[in-house]
Amino acid sequence: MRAKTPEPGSLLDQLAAKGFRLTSQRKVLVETIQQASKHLDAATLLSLARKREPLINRATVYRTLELLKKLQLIDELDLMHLEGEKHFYEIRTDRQHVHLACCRCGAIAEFDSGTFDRLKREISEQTGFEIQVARLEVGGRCRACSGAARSPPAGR
Amino acid sequence: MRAKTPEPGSLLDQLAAKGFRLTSQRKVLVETIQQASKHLDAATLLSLARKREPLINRATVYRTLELLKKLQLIDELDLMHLEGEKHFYEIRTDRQHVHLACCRCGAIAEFDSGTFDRLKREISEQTGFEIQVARLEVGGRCRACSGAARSPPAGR
DNA sequence: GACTTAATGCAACTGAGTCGCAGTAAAGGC
DNA sequence: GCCTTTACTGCGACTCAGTTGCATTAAGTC
Repeated sequence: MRAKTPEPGSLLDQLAAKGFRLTSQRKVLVETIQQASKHLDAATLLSLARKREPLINRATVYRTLELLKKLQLIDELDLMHLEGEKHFYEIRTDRQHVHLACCRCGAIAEFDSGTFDRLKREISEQTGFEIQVARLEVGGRCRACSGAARSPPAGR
Repeated sequence: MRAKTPEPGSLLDQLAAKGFRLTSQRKVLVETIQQASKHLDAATLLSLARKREPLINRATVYRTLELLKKLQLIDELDLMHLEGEKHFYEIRTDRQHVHLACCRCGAIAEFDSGTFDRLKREISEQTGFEIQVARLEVGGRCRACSGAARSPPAGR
């Protein structure tokens, strides 16, 4: 069984189609992002990727993220800077969603809404702005933490 | 003429009402933010503030911004990281707005829409999330740059 | 298999933001 | 107006995410 040709339409396939080399590092990084159960920051991505490709370098991670971002294959998130200034990444899907960051427990929820799409359409139509990325992040308290009003907090 | 008591309802007044000291540094910083014609980052705020209070320190700027942010008197923006990782600040107003960042010319436009408010209400109602800050940032091309398709770019 | 050059590893660097501590000056009481 | 308390500031060293220049390596092509 040969694993040379990536799945048609996959991120790796799209990279190859645009003439970028499919290095072992890029494969590992892309697959790690795809398999992640939550949003990864650069440092976490690096350490996860190193489990498969131990010699992979930090600079390569940043350069790969930069590339995927430029090609709009991934989205960069701040998640309201709840844990420092690092950025988080997720595979871009058709439907963009809102990120809800609870500043008490640190939970990140996602919210998908037609109103968000409508708002984006409204922006383009009314201002002539050609939208490439739209990032809506909300900070506050999730339902659980909102109920548990003044108990000891967990996040910063 | 005495300038001791700040305008009722002003940022300085709100600080004083909450028991925070009105130091000369805080006054200068708050006034500088209020008088700014555009969004300021910490370094720019510092250099502007130094024109009036030459010995003001960088740490004080960060601590003051932190305080104003915590009290929800200002909002922190990323402006899509068009010029590095720094943050920008603006006085919080009743009506929150969308920031449109042109990745070609670097222009920042603001967009005010009832749909944004509706979306926020929808989020709270459907998820039980108690919203404290909502930041919607859009990256792409402003009308002018969108028209001038492939001319030499200005920003990064 | 050899060639070309895109991509990587390395290591030093940048720049925003933080922190502990000693000194200073607001606010309140007299 | 002066004194006291302590919140706040300045300082300087530090942290940590992200960047860069350059020598080396390996993906894609012939």
